[in-house]
Amino acid sequence: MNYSSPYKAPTLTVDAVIFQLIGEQLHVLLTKRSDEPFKGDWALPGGYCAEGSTTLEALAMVTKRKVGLDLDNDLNYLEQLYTFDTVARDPRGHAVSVTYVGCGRAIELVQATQEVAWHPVDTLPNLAYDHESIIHYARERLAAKLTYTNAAKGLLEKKFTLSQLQSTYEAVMGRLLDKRNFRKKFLSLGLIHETPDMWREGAHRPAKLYAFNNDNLEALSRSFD
Amino acid sequence: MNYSSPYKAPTLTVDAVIFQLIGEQLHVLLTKRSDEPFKGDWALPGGYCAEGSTTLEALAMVTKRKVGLDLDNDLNYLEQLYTFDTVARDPRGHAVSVTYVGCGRAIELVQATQEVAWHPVDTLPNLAYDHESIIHYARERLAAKLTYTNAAKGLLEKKFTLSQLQSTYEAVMGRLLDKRNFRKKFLSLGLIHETPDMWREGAHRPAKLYAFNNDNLEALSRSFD
DNA sequence: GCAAAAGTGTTTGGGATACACCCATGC
DNA sequence: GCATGGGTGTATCCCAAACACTTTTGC
Repeated sequence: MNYSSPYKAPTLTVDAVIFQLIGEQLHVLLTKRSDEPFKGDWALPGGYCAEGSTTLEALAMVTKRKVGLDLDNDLNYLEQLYTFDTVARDPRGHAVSVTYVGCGRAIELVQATQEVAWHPVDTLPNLAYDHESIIHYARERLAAKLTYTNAAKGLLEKKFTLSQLQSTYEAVMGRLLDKRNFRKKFLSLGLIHETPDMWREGAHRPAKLYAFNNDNLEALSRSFD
Repeated sequence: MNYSSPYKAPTLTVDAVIFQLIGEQLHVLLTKRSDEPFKGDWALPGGYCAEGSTTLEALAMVTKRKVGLDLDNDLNYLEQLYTFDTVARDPRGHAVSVTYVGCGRAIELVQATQEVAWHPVDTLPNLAYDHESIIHYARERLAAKLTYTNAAKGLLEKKFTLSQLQSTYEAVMGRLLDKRNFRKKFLSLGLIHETPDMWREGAHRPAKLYAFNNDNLEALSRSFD
């Protein structure tokens, strides 16, 4: 160790990529920066992590205060994504950001102190810092998770139709899936079960409602459609 | 942001889980701690990351000095693993560690300033901090990588026999594989090609030597034996 | 009756699995 | 000639992929 010069740590920050579905499109939660740098640009919700707080604790505090998001109650899934640490990513000085990816459904943001909005991930505005690449990375991670876990429950209501489930997969993966194969495959996995309830809406046949068997994140072996 | 109280960042550290094969066993590089805390225990090579260095740059400096490992030249593969940040993991105070996992072959450590040794991952000594769980996590990551990338080249010589390749997979995954299926599968993937050379050793038939087609990390779609 | 989404089966090809014997060499 | 590890083929099963029509409802 280098005992000779006084040690100074980089600034430690946390940022969250929070996804939810609006309609059939995947959206990500952004806030508008009210200060320099990148004043007026959209950015991921995030902030500082001070000594004594874990990154997750810091993130919970910061999202609560700034964007009115309650990590524990509003999200169905949250995990650490990656740590971004290039020296130049923040023009004010070296800041290392530990990022998280999570998702929820019908999230209501209360008492945000910053301007916030949900943006479709396929048409993002100009973003501050390296946040655009962080979002792309997060979306890839989520898409990968869908293929080998029951993470889709994080984006859906408790009960859902198979069509809604399929369109969730399509929204995250960004491509269309075959209806018959999807249903056959998913039912054979044994992750979900029928409920007695039906979904009635519009001038067409009602749909059976299903629910996930397990509330926790469950890992399978591999592969999807 | 909280402008009112002076911000103090946690200490930022970096740690590396470096694997290589010795014989047919997977080994991990450890150093013996010469100071408190955990004096006398084995630990992952690591150290501080100061403002102005990326975690990777800091790791390169620290491994070079302490254990004589040259990240750029001694390793065939290195990637960020996870960031560990529980407040209690270091008894001296809050230290957040960005960890990396990598591997190489026949690594020669030169001019280490600390006591270093390669330990079989299946029989680890008592480890400092949370390093035992970090190693387990790293091994799982590496095993996963083997199933969908050509990461095995990181652990092998440039030229290798199919038996050596198979025993590499077995060492990392911790289970035995079927010889005929393994060879059939691997050759059909098109990741490797025959060389004109043969491996001669001992009182038995010589083996063809193969090499990977691509020097870079290459991702496949899925699944393995 | 018509528009709109729900629901349903079969065929085909390829990869995963399981399994046992001959080959080339050094001594 | 024997011990040692290298090298090879086939049968089976399951899963992925491709593909189109009938059912139920509201209006």
